[in-house]
Amino acid sequence: MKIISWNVNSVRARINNILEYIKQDKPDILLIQEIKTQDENFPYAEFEKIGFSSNVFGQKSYNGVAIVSKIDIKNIKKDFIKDNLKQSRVITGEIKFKEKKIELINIYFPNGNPIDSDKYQYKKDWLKKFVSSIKKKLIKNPNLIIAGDFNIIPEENDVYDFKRYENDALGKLEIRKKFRELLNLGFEDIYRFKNKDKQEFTFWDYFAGSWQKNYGMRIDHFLVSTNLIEDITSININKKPRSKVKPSDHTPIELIIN
DNA sequence: ATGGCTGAGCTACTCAGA
Repeated sequence: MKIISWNVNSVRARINNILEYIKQDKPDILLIQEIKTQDENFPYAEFEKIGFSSNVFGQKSYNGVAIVSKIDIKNIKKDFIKDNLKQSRVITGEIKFKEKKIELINIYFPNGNPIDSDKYQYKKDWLKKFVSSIKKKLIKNPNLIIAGDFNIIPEENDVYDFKRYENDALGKLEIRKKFRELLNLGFEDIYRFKNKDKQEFTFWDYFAGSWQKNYGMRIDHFLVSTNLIEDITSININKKPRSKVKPSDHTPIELIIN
């Protein structure tokens, strides 16, 4: 089974790219972020036509997450944390896998820039709440997969020039510590688990030729709870969609679980 | 390089992204 995570930067602007990606790379479940639309304007029909049903937690203009899947997803929830600003950033659902019940937690963490603004405080509050919700969830279910756009550069090697991000909301130590705290609850950053020193990115800015120069960063992640590690076959960052015409600034990461 | 480029909402321009 192939589960992918992708910040699509508007599902409506990206629909053709997404359909093309599905046709080519055949994911079973898509965890998408930044859909930038309300539920009623989500392109349900386009996905239905190719056999995918959608569970959507939308928002006008900004944010928004969805689970688009060929497989039946049970127990969809949109209240994983209490968001002070009522932004749509987490959608969860359950799948049956062997004898395990896996909970998929699809997330779009706040960006947090600039760091001297209330946006940064919102990110910190948000992360704190998220970590504490995961801690509780893990007691009830040891089979968790957290995937999405974390807006966190885990380590210095995860960005083309760390110096430029050490005082940024994506790279500040206190934010990276929060990421480690999450891992320490009992997760592996599965890309890093499978690739010890390799440098690959999941995001490249639109401007200044960042893609062409490979000025990128790794901020989209799959965190897999300890109990599921042995079931993970592979993790892959698929750069193809970022090279297309009218791309998202993020590219998909693909998890295979068998 | 606190910019430049893209998308939404709207229809000129701001907000947000990372």
